[in-house]
Amino acid sequence: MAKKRKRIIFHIDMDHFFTAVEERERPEIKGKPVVVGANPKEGTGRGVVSTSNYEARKYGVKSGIPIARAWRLCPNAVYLGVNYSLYQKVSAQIMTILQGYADKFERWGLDEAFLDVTSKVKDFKEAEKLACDIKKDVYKQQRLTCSIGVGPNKLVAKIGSDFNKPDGLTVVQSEDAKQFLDPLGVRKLLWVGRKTENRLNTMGIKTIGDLANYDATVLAEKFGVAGTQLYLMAHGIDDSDVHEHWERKSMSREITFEEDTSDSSLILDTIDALSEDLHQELTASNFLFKTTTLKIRYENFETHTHTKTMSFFTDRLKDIQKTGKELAQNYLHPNRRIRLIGIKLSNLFSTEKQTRLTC
DNA sequence: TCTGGGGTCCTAGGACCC
DNA sequence: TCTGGGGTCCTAGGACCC
Repeated sequence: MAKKRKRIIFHIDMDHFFTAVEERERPEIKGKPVVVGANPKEGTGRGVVSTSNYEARKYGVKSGIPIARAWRLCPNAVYLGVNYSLYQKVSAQIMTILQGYADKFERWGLDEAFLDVTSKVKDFKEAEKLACDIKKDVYKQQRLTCSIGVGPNKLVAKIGSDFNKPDGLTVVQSEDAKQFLDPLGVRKLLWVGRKTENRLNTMGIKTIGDLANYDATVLAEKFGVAGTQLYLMAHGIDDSDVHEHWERKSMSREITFEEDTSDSSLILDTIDALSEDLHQELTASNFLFKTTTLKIRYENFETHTHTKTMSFFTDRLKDIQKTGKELAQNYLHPNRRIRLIGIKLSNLFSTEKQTRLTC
């Protein structure tokens, strides 16, 4: 049997994408701290920072922090709402450029992508040259910079793209992967968030090197399947493929009220509105659904979901609205104020695909 | 630190079927 | 009606990603 060629994978991450696009569209804000996210309302706004540029990051304004806090940290920044459709349009153009360079291509959100370029280059030297070409091409066509990680798998490539930002390029060959990963914090690993990081830290595991030296059996015992995965990742092992085809599993809409409310007619009207929005997307993308999930978040952030699966597939608006309101009944209390309400449709069935199959 | 909105995947218990 | 084991589907909650 022919030996399988070692893969060469790129991870491409657009630099502070939302604010970068805004800066490109509005030259007058270039060089100023820019924050894209919820309306700060002079420090009383709800919601969080979606993206901030590097000038704003100097003040501690980074993704995910409450917008009110961002305002306190940097009141002089340019605050902009999230212009999602613009970013989607630019994203699509960028993805088209990137796709042209790859054997296999996988989009990751609006501003990241994995490329399998194994057949396009003969070694890491050529891969580095190709990555440079891609960066130049993206900048030439879009006036936007990106950071690229080149590695033997998705894991190393992803960590690589984050290693030197913005406008960076990091190449890590298999034989150097261990040395590259060992000193990094465990949080850099994919799927290690705040909770897992804390658990690992209390076990005395701070760096990826610590994790690699830990007893694999104990990790499996404590974290189940994820523990084995953690151990393999710490050793730079990741056999996962660059997935070309992505199938949508759910679609959802949710909204945080400007003010917490126990007004049931407002809540039910909101369910109607969210349903209409969902219904539009559902029919536009030719899906039927079977399962509806209602999400409620009370003012104290306590969050509940309630699900109902129907015995048939449907795309009727009234099915979404009726089920949504039915599921909400248990949560409507005159003395409990609600912060957020959301609806999710899952168990999707694509009628488009079905048509193709029967042709 | 008073915490958005759009997703995916995993776990664990229970129902139900053979 | 004491009652095994495997498989699948459903539900609620949670961790994580961008």
